[in-house]
Amino acid sequence: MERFVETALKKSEMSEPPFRCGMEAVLDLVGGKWKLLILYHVCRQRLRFSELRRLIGDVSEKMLSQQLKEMVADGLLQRIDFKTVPPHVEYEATAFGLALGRSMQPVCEWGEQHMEAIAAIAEARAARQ
Amino acid sequence: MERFVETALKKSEMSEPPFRCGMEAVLDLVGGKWKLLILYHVCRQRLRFSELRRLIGDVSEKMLSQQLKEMVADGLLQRIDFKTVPPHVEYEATAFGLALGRSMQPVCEWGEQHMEAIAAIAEARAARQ
DNA sequence: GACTACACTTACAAAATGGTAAGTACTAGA
DNA sequence: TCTAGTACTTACCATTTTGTAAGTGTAGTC
Repeated sequence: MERFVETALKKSEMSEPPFRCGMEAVLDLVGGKWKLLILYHVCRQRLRFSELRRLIGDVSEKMLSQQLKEMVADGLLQRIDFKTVPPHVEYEATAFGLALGRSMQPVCEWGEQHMEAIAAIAEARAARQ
Repeated sequence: MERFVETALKKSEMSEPPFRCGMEAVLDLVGGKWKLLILYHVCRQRLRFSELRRLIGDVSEKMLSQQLKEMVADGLLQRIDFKTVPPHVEYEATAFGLALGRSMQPVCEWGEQHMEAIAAIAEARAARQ
């Protein structure tokens, strides 16, 4: 098949059904390594940049800043700038982000309930490699 | 600080609290690009390798095989080999995997309900870059 | 006067992730 | 005989993601 035909096919595929199921759509929005975690924390309370950084623990400032920027642009979070010096900024979930966060509630609970098992699985996985 | 002190500190940090919240634990388990999608499909019905590949659409065989192997080893899925030639293999969710999958139900539903909005957001994001 | 904290940004490097194409061993169907 | 399909694996390379370290400007604290 020629290249331009392939391209056209791909385009028509993209413009009609962007996602095959709800999960794909959600993953597009919060599929990164940190976004779900950020959303989780911000849904519980408004947070400053440095508070978020401490809560998550091992994100670099670069990553946090990058992901926050995207999440604000995507309408999941709101950035509240107090315009002071030194700077004071808070992040809050929008209604949209909050709804997603709430739908994650059962997942979080499952994770908490099985935390020990998951820790054991993670150890076994590490030992495998 | 000397290196061996750092190492010891890291180890003690690791052995006590592996995860700070349920979400971190879940992400450890299904944090890859495809695992949630695989879990979603397999929770709905037993699936053969090629069926899964067709359902997801743009995974390569390599990735699918890799992720399936990990998910089986992690106890999320069960691999059922019919030991025929040509090969016939099916994947089924374990009770553990099924429970996680079920906790994802609200997330999927939210994704389906907001699919159009998310598609628009994705377009806007692409246009930004 | 040095230090810390705030919320970032930038350049560069490393690591993880992903894709492509080929190959395996065998069979059923055209 | 040729092709397609089954469920993968492997080697190689490209891309994407992530981390590290340093820097920015200001102000309050020791």
